[in-house]
Order: sequence, then structure tokens, then C-alpha cells
Amino acid sequence: MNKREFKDRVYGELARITKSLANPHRLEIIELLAQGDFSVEQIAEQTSLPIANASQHLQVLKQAQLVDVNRQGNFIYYRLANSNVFKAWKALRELGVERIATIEKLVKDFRQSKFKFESVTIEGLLQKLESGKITILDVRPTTEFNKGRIANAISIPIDELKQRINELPKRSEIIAYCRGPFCVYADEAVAVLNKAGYKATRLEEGFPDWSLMGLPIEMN
Amino acid sequence: MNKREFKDRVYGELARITKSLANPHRLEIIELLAQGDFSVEQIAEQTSLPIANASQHLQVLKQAQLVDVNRQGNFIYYRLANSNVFKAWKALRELGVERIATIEKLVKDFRQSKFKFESVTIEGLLQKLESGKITILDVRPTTEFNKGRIANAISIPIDELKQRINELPKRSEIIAYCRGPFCVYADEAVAVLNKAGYKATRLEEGFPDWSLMGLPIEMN
DNA sequence: AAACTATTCAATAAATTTATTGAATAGTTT
DNA sequence: AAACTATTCAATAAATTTATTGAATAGTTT
Repeated sequence: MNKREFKDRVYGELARITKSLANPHRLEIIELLAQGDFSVEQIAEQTSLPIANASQHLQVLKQAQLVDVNRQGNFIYYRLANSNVFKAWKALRELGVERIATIEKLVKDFRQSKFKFESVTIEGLLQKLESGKITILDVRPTTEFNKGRIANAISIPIDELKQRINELPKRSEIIAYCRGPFCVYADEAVAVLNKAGYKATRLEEGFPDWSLMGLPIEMN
Repeated sequence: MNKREFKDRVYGELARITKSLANPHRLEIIELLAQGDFSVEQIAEQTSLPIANASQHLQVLKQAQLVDVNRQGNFIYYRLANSNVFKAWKALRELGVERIATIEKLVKDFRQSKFKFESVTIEGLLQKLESGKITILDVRPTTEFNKGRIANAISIPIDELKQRINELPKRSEIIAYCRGPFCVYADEAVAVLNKAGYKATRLEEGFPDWSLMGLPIEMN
């Protein structure tokens, strides 16, 4: 094997794995699976895909060894193969946000159209935690909260927030978080909370980002 | 714009930028440009591509805003738009190496076929630097050395190593490095040096990895 | 064992990406 | 201004990816 042949093979393999990520639906699936494992049905629902379609995309990810599979009862659950998959997604996400003005504009416009546009980064949250009284609110579905969450976070899924809003302390500043920077649950939560007179801000990143940084987490 | 539309657009944009990376030749170009700027002609030569072909791939990268262009005399030079591009490449590279056994095997086989298979990581080099007497040898072409190098590295391009080998101290352990983990210049150098009785090892990563870590660099 | 259920498979058409080729162009040098 | 040069453009065919549809399957529950 000569040098060129060697390179062709190495870059060929790397392109293969990159191609498996290079699709809008598959990127969305990756981000979802960063929260924990999901059945094909759940994945299809969350991504608005027909089931056969979701399955097909999952096969591509499986082929590339980016996801692991296991069956429980009648359902087949997919999960990310390991943290490097999320790291690659995160690097692409950050490259995209920084390079493509369209993305930042989309996020900004969407938030402003319905919610207050303001957020705090993990960095900022850590500072706030040192100084003041902060309530961290997880507004993802309970199943995801159970699979892993920021330590000491309170769980109130976004769907239940209006009814259960009085469970939250009035005095404390509330930081709401969800799946990641493109997840809008936290935005919706901040809108509800502000309207009810709470001081609330969204966390820019999501649980997987927190976890990757090695910060304290809990799970059931 | 509803939630689904918002997500479709965001992930659509992210997929677009990911697609621009998802090609063996373009990945190779990215890795090359991590060393500094190169003309289309040089890029074509380094990647064994016809010039029209290299140009076409560069247009794709330019469209995705991953590279910047500037003309000098008759030549047009391309460079990476910023360090996030290299970060994304690095994340994909590491994902690939970890997930695809084929890649590690390819690298291992290729090295073993011609050279001693042994290397030290940047981490390991830093430790060695604290304790012992180390000569860091840059075997990339001089132009790349001039654009940026590990601080205190000596430059002997791989093509000149045999003639100039006596410029190197006999006593000191030599760590040879080049462009990155898939670059074989350092392997070739180690082979030459070991044969001549030097104690030499290759650095696993390349100059861009060192630079990204914020470690001391120099340039002309 | 039969019935059921979630998921995968297979075939196909449409869309996208890629390599190839030769011509065109933008800018520089003479 | 003419000649030159590096790069880009444009057209095309082949290869790959994707969505869609309906059937098949593997395994579980009854």
C-alpha cells in the first residue's frame, strides 16, 4: 500500500462517518439521543418523521457505529454509542452557529417572536450559583429528567408548568433548561414564568453539554 | 414560523455545513489548510487531484464559509476561515479513529509495514519536556514551518533529512512531528533517524493540534 | 401455537453529489 | 495593449442519497 492509497482509505473512512451525520434528520436524531435512549416510535414522533423513514436513518447511524441498539419488550431502543458522538455533534453545532449567520438569526427571530430573548451560558450559571440563590428548573419530559439531569434541578415538564407553577419559590431566580440550544421548551418556560412574575432566564446549552463538561449530575 | 419549521431550517443549515465536510477530498484539504494557506495548484498537488477538481471542492468549502480566499500575484490562496473549522475536523477525526476500527488498523499496518510503530502524544511530550533533554524536530516543508511551528523546534524537511542528519544532537532524544496523525513524514523521519542510531519517536498529533491547545508556538 | 406489534426491508423514482472535460475568465505580467 | 497564467465555470454522465410505499420479519404477548 502506497502513501496515496493509505490516505484515500483513511479519508474515505472518515468521510463515510461524516456522511452519516450530514443529514438534517440524522443531526436532529443525534441531538435527541444525547438525552438518553428512545424507541424508534418515539424518535419518529419527536422528529416528525414517518416510522419507516426514522428507521432508515437509524440504520445509517447504526452502520456508522454511532448508535447502539437494544430491545426491551416490544420496543427497540437506540442510544448514542458514546460521548465522542455528542462531541462531534457539538463541534459541528458550534461551527454552524459561528459560521452561518442564518442560524443565529433563526434562533434569535424565533425566540423574539414569542419569548424574551435572553439566556445565560453554563459559564454564567456557574458564576450565578456561587453568588446568589438560584433554582435550576428542568422542563424536559420526566423520562429524560430521570435518565440524567443537572444536580439539584427541579423537574416540571413544560406541559405541566402552568398548573404546577406554585411549586417554585417566588424569591429565587430561576434558570430553566432543556435539551440544547435549539430546544424551545426552556424558552416557553421562561415566557410562562416571566408572565407569572418570576425572574426567569433560559440556559443557553442543554443537559448533554453540562454533562460533557464533567459538572455534577444526578439520575434515577 | 412554527416549531417544526424552525427546527427544519436550523438542522437544514447545520446539515449543509456538515455536508460540505462529508467528502474524502475535502477532509484532506481541511487538514492540509490547517497548516496555513496554500494555492489551488499546491492543494491539487498535495491531494493528488486534478486542478479543476480541487477548485470545485474549494468552491464547496467557500460556499459553506469554511475557507477564506485571497489573491497574491497570479495565485489564489485558500486558508481555513477560523479555528472552529479545525475543531470540527478534529472532533470528526477523533470520532472516526475511536469508532472505526478500520482506521486504526490502517494507520497501524501502514506504519508497521515500513516503520517502527510507536508514538508519543502531546500529553506525553509535555511530560518528557519537563524531565529530559528533548529535541523537537519539524519535518514538514520549510514554508509550513515558517507559517507556524512548535516553539524551539528545529526544521529539517523530510526530503533533506538524510543529508542534514548530522545537524541533530546525538545524545538528545528526538521527537519528530509533521501535519497530523495521518501524515507520514514523521514516520519516515523516525525510520531514517533510528537507522542512523538516533533515539527518535514520532509525535502522534500534528502542529495544528499543538497550536489549538494554546501551547507555545513560533512563526516567521 | 396464534395473534399481534414494532421495526425493518425492498423496490422505485426523484434529487443531489461527484468526476471529467474543455472552454471561459479575471487578473497579472510583459 | 497583448500575451500569459492560474483558476473557475459549465455541461454532462455516473454514482449516491433520500422519501415513499407496501410487504416482510423478528420477537413478544396472549
